[in-house]
Amino acid sequence: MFRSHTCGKLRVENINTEVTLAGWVQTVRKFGSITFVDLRDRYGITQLLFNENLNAELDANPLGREFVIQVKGKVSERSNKNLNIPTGEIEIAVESFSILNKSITPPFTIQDDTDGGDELRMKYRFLDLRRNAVKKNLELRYAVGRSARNYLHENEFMDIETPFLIKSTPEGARDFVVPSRMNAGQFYALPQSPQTFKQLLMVSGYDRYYQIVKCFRDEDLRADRQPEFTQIDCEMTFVEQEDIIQMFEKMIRRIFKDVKNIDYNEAIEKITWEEAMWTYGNDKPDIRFGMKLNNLKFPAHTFPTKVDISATIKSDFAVFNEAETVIAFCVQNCNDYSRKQTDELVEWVKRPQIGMKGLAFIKCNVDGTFKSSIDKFYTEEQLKNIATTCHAVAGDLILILAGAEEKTRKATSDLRMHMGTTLGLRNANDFKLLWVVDFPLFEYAEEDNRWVARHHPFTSPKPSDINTMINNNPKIENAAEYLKHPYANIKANAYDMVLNGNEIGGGSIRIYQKELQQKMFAALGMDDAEQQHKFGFLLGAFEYGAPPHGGIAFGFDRLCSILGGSESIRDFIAFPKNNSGRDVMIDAPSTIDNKQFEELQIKLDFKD
RNA sequence: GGGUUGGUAGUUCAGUUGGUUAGAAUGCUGCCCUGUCACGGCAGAGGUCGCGGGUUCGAGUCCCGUCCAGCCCGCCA
Repeated sequence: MFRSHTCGKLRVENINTEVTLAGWVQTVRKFGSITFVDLRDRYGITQLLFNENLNAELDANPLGREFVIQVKGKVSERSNKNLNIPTGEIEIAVESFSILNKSITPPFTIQDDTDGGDELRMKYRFLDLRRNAVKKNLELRYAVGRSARNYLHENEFMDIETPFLIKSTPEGARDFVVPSRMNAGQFYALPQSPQTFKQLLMVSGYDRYYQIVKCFRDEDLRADRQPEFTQIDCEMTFVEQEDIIQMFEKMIRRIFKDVKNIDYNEAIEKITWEEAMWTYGNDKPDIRFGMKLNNLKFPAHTFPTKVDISATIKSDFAVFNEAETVIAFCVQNCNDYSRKQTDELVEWVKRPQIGMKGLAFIKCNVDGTFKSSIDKFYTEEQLKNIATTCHAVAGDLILILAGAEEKTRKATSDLRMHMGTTLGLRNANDFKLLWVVDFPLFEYAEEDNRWVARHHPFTSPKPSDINTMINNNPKIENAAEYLKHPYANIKANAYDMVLNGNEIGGGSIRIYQKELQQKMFAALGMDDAEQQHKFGFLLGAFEYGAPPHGGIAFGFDRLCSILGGSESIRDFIAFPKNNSGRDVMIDAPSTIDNKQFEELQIKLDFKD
């Protein structure tokens, strides 16, 4: 053995023990004839004391940062203690040492507050991983995974592996494809999720399955999106929506307890998709703060159950009159915003990413009067009405956006989040869970004038909507009025779990009858031959006693990053890819040898 | 595909209106130092200002193009 203890282990009770330690040199502090060295490993830092009789040997074998060394010596009490670290009361009086391996000077400091930038840290990720800050994130990730596994194991879930080399089905995200040498001209796809396999496992009778599994999607990246990512993928047989919700609420509460020692005992609110869009402009709202949206004018066909109150804003103001939608929300205690601050908000919504033409505001003065950017179109009485509608009181600021429905709703949602962040209402240590349910089953795809599955094609409609689906022709005769098609109102038996404005999990009760599945594929524009080609195996399996089933998948990386208080999932992945999908450490992707192309019988044909 | 911010010493950054030898901190090297733990002191080395082109007497600075990186929109069932 190279060591008797780790560098985080020794305490005052070990004084006078003879020990052997091994680790990396964090720092060398030389004081004339004595030298201090901080020795680091995964478990901590232990100070080494080299006294004067080792000077000759140190001069002959000088130590540098990140050298790997082994020391033998006696644990002794420090004369000056450092209570900032667990081992700070002791040090090792070194009797002998050996250099196991040298290191060249690292390109950045291996410290909690490193001087290295992101790019360099990624290139030398193996050094970055030595840092405490990164190590803590990977430890948190391990803890989340362990907690989930323990919970699922205790509840009879069985971990079953599914293949990575599967069949491409260009529905949904773009597939990563892998050429097959033995089947020239044919390709595997890497799974976007093990969806069909876990359903087949249900058909096989493995009634509770889970897998913490890699999934692959060839789409553009973000701070919270990687081309390969990990899901906690789960499926259950003989369940309804509420069974899944109960089971996995408990799992999340367990993870909060195990990982963060948080007793998340409060009830987790359920909100319908329509209500979420109406109230927050968003299907994954952050409900840690209010600022609920007030729809002053909206297209009734989008939210048929809501009441139009556009009379509130009746005036000569062309912008509001011509807008499809007018949405306002109230920011508490911000009526003292300066001209500069309101101008900044106007500029913020005019950025290309938001793309609004402007922003109206009403300041509710403490004396009960109003000051507004739309003063000349509205009387004091009307402004007061709008304020009342927005639940604003004296001292508040009302922000109003107007324009096309979808764009305006999204912009208002973005502005609400922006205000939440600006006002410090989005604390990374506050956690608020939410279920969003009753999503539309279909979405309208304008370019093809057809329906696409909002969740995925295996999601079943709400039981009450099954007849609507079966008894109507999915074909859209009048593109302009697609919202009047019966399919537009079919709700999915699906649910998303939202944490602090992030979708951390989503699932559905699946279709398990062959006929309904065929109807679904047909609704998505697949004829019988195409259905058979792409999903014949699934339709076939449904003929042999497929049980009712459903499931859910959690975004493991994202869940970890939120629990760790970070916006970026890269911090929680040992070897992540950069914005362009590159691994800058191993320099992948890369070209391959001509021999490999020949074996695969593939020729490149670059466009320009 | 689009928007936006950045690229200067090993590293993190500053660099004014276009004008002398491009700076600081940290790291590195050497010397000094017996209680440090962000040790301290002194000295030193270290630069293709991302790359290419242009404007100019003169470009790190202005213009055009391009590459790389970060964030966002589109996209992501």
